Amino acid sequence: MELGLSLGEPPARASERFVGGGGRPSTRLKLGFCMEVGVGRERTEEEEEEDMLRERRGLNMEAKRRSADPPVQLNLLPLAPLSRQEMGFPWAPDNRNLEVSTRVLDVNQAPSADETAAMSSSPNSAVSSFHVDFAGGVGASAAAEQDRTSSRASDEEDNGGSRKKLRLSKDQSAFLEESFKEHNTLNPKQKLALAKQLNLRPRQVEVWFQNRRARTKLKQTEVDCEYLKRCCETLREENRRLQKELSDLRALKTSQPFYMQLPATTLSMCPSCERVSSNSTSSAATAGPANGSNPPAAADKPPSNFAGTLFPKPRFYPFAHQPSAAS
DNA sequence: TGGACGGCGCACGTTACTTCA
DNA sequence: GGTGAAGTAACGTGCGCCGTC
Repeated sequence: MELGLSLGEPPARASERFVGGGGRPSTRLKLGFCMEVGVGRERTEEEEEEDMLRERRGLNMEAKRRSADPPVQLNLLPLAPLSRQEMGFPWAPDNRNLEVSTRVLDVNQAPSADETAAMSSSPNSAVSSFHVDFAGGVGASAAAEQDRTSSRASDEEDNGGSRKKLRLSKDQSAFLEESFKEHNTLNPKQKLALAKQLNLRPRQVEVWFQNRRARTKLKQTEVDCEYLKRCCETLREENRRLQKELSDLRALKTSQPFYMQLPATTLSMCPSCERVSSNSTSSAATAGPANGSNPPAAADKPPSNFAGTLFPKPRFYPFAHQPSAAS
């Protein structure tokens, strides 16, 4: 005897499977406790997926036979629901506050015709059901192992067949988004619990997180690119402004050479001794430095009358302050 | 103790499929 | 209803990390 246990919220389309869940899917998160009971030998997840593939191709008579013998779906109200901490997910909704279906089905009671039809209409019914071996149970390590094996097994079996792709429901996506906000990576335990909760395969949760990280990175790259473009534009503008200011100053210098010929005293500060000294710019402009260093280009020198006017503080011009003069 | 090896998760690029205008 | 674009689930591959031998 095999029990297919699916914890969590039914997908939007599959929400009709739940008793009383017909009509519009509620935007409010509803975590159900869905259990499928089948009679027969234990079937593996690989077989389930194979059935689904065959059913898609219309080849699986056994699957049809089985669907004619529908599993019983249970919506159970847990007696002692786990808190989100107990579940290991601080971001998981607290089960104590969950709205759950209050209708409880007897395991031994067959579903009504409506319920049967609703149950068998789920596109995820074959793919998403999470099976728990009640004889062995699913411990942490066993769960992780099952995760690995099922993941690899599904990888292997998918290699030959066509690619299965199913759309996640809005609620599933929303829950995954919430999870991603808390942790953008998952450890195996979290992955498995999340898969259980969402009625997905761990591989699907893993892939979803990988793709989500990729999307986040892509978006961040776009944002960064926009930011850098704006920075570049700002710097370009600043460069233009400075170039213009420089040309204005040069123009001013050539149009008013008067300032340059003044024997005015300029204030220069020695950075080492911080003494302000006064000297003549005319001699500094014409005569070379006493210490033999290369004289600066004329354009690099600020006009003498700018000292103390345009420049708020006395600036140090190495070419204007000779050690001999300072001493 | 260091290297070989295998398992695993992740990033990245790609493909295949779905949805929508 | 057909079609192209966009979104995204799923896949393949390479790489790094870690535990084991």
